[in-house]
Amino acid sequence: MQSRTPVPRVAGRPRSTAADTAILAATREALVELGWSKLTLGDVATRAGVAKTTLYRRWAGKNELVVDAVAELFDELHLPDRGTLAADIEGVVLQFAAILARPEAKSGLMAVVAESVRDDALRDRIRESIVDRQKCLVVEGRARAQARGELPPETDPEEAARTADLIFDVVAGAVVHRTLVSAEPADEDWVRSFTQVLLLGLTSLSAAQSPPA
Amino acid sequence: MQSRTPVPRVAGRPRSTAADTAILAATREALVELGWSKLTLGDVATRAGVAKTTLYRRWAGKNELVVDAVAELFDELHLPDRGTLAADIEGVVLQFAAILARPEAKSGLMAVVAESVRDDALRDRIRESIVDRQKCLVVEGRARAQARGELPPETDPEEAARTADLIFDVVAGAVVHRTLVSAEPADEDWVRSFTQVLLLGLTSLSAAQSPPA
DNA sequence: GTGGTTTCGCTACGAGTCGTAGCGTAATGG
DNA sequence: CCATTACGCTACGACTCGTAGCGAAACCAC
Repeated sequence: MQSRTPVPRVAGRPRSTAADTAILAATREALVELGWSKLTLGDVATRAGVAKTTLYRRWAGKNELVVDAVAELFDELHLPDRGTLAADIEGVVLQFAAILARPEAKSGLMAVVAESVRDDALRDRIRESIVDRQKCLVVEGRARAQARGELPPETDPEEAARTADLIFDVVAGAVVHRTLVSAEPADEDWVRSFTQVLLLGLTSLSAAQSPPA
Repeated sequence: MQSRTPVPRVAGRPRSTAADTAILAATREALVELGWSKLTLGDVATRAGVAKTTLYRRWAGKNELVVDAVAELFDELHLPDRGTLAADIEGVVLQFAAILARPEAKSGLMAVVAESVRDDALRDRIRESIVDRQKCLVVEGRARAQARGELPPETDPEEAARTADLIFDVVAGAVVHRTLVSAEPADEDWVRSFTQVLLLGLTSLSAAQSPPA
């Protein structure tokens, strides 16, 4: 937790930040045109206008590179404040769906998730740079709804964490499955229906767990 | 739609069915040991005790082979009749979770789904041999619940189809996301919580759509 | 300036995989 | 017996991988 880049830490030629952005952009471009399996690091290097060795100095391989390239797509994900929990959920789910609709996200995200099954370090990298940021939105949205009085406050913090995990898996999983497996758009109508089911389930669950005295 | 294998359609040596089963089993074994990316067709051929050319005569490539190998895992998926909709859902979701917990399913399934983003024929193959069979369980389970009176009968068949698709994406997506992305087991506790939320959402939705006169 | 350090672009390399072709042999049906 | 198809085996060119070596460039401390 020290100031970021107080001085380029050590002597020597600094790494070109322009090369970083060019490489990540070239990676997304190659994902769109070629898809995951036909994407080669040599091709990405050519597109980015850098040498292949430069690429290998910064990333261990295809997996890590694509994770970073895809993670940038999720930077635009923010929790809107539309006044009601239902509207907030619809808004953030639509944002998530819009990102997943992009071909570079479709091609890259599931591929690295599949790879992460046998690579713990990769899984941690995905979790840190992509998943955890999404999960924060769930927690934040619930806190906001509780402040509004739409949801009862949590009693057991452990139970609260489990519920947040459950919601996150349901939301992210449903959108991903709709987009990639069913291969149909998660448009406004779908998101509205989905939000309705989820919200009714959650409120009914809260009512069942803490019945009115 | 003609009888299957009335007689080996044409003259010549028939294909060895033993080779088929050996190859698919070897593919799953290689998926467990090596994962998707390091699985090579030459290695699978060696494990199965067949020549590499035999493999290429039957499958166009790695994608198609793995789809068939993984599809067999879902043969054991059946809808139990436990008396209530909640119990039925819990049962089938637990079965689905058990299959997804196997390393060959984790390694293979998401990888071919990722590939199917850029390969329409592969997507159709996945849908036909894996996805559609699962979706049938949703429709069947709902029909059974309606027969029991747990769910109101459908009025609009188009709306019914949309709802079935939604349920399917929610169920399959949530289990997949829990298993692969969150990397935590979809055990009985989790399935029970998930089923509760889903079921409360669905029944509340039905009540809202067709309010009691 | 000068020296030390790190990055960069470039070329080249062995290793491994891919998908196919060719050949002789085995198993079926007419 | 003969035509036809599948099989095992070997070999092959094409491609990608990840690394090593080189000289030049960019930065810092002195």
